[in-house]
Amino acid sequence: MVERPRGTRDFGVKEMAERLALERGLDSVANCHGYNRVQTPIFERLDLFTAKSGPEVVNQLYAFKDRSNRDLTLRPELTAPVMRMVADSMRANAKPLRLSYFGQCFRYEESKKGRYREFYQYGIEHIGASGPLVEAEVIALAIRMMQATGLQDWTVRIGHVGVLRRILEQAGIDDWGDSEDFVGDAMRLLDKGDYSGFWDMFQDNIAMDISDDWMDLLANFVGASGKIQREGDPIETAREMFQGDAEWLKIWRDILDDFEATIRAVGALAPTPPKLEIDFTISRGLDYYTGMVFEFHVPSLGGESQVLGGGSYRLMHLFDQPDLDPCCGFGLGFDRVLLAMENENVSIQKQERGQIAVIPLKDVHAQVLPIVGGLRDKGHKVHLEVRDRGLKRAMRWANGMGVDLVMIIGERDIESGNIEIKRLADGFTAQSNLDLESIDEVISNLLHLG
RNA sequence: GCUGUGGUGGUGUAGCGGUUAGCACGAUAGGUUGUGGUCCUGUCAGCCCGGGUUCAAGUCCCGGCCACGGCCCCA
Repeated sequence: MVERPRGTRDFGVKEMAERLALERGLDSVANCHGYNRVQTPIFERLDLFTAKSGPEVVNQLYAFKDRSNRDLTLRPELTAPVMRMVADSMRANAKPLRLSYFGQCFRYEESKKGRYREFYQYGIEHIGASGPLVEAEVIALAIRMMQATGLQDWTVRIGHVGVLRRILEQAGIDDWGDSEDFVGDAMRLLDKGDYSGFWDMFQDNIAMDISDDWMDLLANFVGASGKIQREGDPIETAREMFQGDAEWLKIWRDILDDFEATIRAVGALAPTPPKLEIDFTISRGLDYYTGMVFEFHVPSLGGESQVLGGGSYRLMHLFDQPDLDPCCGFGLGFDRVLLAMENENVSIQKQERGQIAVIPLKDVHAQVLPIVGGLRDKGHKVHLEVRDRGLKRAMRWANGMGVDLVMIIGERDIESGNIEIKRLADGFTAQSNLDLESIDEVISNLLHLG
């Protein structure tokens, strides 16, 4: 027996039905917001991802060389490929572009529940426009998608890396050294919620001329960010927090005004999520985010609770299209959403059309097969008994398949031109002429009146 | 990368040094020839892999693989 590679999964019929239903559900929400699906290759040139995320990502990639010694890799994410495609072949399209995508991605890392080496991501990108309305549209779409899953227990956290970065830079953190990325370190620590690590960083560098005033402001700011018990409106708190020269203050207030406008517009565009936090310590650990960032969490998932994340970013400049920056988008962890739906026992299965089993007795295929084909043409779900076995067995099979109706056709029926169609749920049997139209009508009646 | 737990037919499980490795569900064939779900009978099918200890190993030990969990990480 050959085993499945580690971190991969098979999806059986039942599981696939759930997955398809979710995919379609998400598609339908995306469509309502003006988004359309695109698809990119499952492998790409390696440098697409090293350009985006740095050379060290190779360690987590399924990278390989092809026969011409080209460096390729299975895609670890979908944003960069979509950006690449836009720069490649969608330059003439009217902007902004609203694109959605779905597919598997690959990362070479330890697999566990909610974290696989082959995983599925659904995402959207809004390209070629920016501002509070764009961001609000994107967040609103994310909220509606989560709502469409039927999940009850989830949290939206919205932050702004521009705000965070500006505060840290104003505090003079970037003056501490030239080789080290103190701002980045500080952001990561805050993002992790490692406040003691954050403050240790200050203690260690106390000689670096950070004024007591700034220390107090930072303490205040972190406190206002939602992770620590806070009072009042975090945006308002941030707005009034700093004094400074007029020019800097204006920029600061403009950013916060825009951010506030985004939040307001989200409230107008989308239903209120179960829980919403404004939190300026979110940084998502990615360098290319430049403005608003957000994450959706499902607490019941435990350690791997983030199911959706995104924000405003600059990547198009990597493809010589800087005028399209910043863009805004998010990725949704398809597998994790499914896990959460399983946990909460919700489902977006739409009602299946009734299924019909057709059981030919003896050799009547010449007469039966055209009817089977005809019924399928009309959209019925038809299971044909392909084995030559006794009627009793065939009935058991039909029952086991879970079909709604059974149609038995033998020589007797061919001769009389009259057949019986039985509804398994209650045993009710209806007569029909042996012609497609008549059968179609009887079947429809039986299914609807069931 | 570190660490914890576990792996018995397709599924769920019992057995914890010597058993024909038990049970249930399942699949399949019958219970006499054109009507299912119940019932009865037969059949199919299992100790994750490799070493070691022992007269004897699903059962104990070591390694690997896989799964699940806790840290780390998560472009």
